[in-house]
Amino acid sequence: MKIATWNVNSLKVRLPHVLDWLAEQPVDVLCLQETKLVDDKFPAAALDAAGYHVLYTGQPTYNGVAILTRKDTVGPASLIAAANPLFDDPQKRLLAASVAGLTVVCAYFPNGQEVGSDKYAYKLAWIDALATWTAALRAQGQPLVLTGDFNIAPEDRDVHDPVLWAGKVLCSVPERERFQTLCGLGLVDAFRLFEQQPKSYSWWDYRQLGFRRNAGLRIDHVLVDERLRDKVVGCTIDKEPRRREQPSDHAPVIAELGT
DNA sequence: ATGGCCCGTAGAACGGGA
Repeated sequence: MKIATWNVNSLKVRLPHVLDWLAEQPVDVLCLQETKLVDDKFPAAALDAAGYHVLYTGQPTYNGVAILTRKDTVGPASLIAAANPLFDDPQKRLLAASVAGLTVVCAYFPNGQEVGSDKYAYKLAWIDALATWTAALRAQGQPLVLTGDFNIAPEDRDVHDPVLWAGKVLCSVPERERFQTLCGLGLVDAFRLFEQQPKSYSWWDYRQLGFRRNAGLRIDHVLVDERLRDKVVGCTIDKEPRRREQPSDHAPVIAELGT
């Protein structure tokens, strides 16, 4: 079973990329972030035709998340919640669903803009509430997978230029501590269960030829319940969609669970 | 020294992203 996450930076623009990618990489679960679509504009019919059930929650212009599940393998996901019940938030950044005996949480963490800003404070509070909620969901019994765009590079090896980024948003100590707090709930970073190429990233700035220079960050993650640790057989970042014309600035991350 | 791209909402620039 393959579970993937991908910040598409507008599903309206990137729908052809998603459909092409799913045709080549028919993952069982695909969590999307930054769909930037209100619910009545969500391309459910096109994804249905591609063989996927969909759950989604969106708003105009910003944010928006979705969980796609493959019809002929895992079947429809069962919605748990389209928001964190412990955090009053007008921004559509979370979906939790039950899929094939797993609790899957699709998360679009706030960016935080700049350390010390109001948006940074919101980011930290949002993550704290997510941690509390995730612990409660996990305590309900099913193994849990927390995946999405975390907007946190957990370690310096996840950063193309750690000196440049030191202490900056996405890399600051409070953010990294919170990433570890999430792991401390009983989750493991699937990517780091395996030997990986150095300088592996999941996001590259559109500017300054970021992708060409591999000037990136690893900020998209799949955290897998430690009770499933022995079942995780791989975790990879697929850079191929980032090479396309008019790409998202993020690449999909895929974790594979064996039986 | 600064911003350099992309997207959505506009219907011109601007907020937001990371």
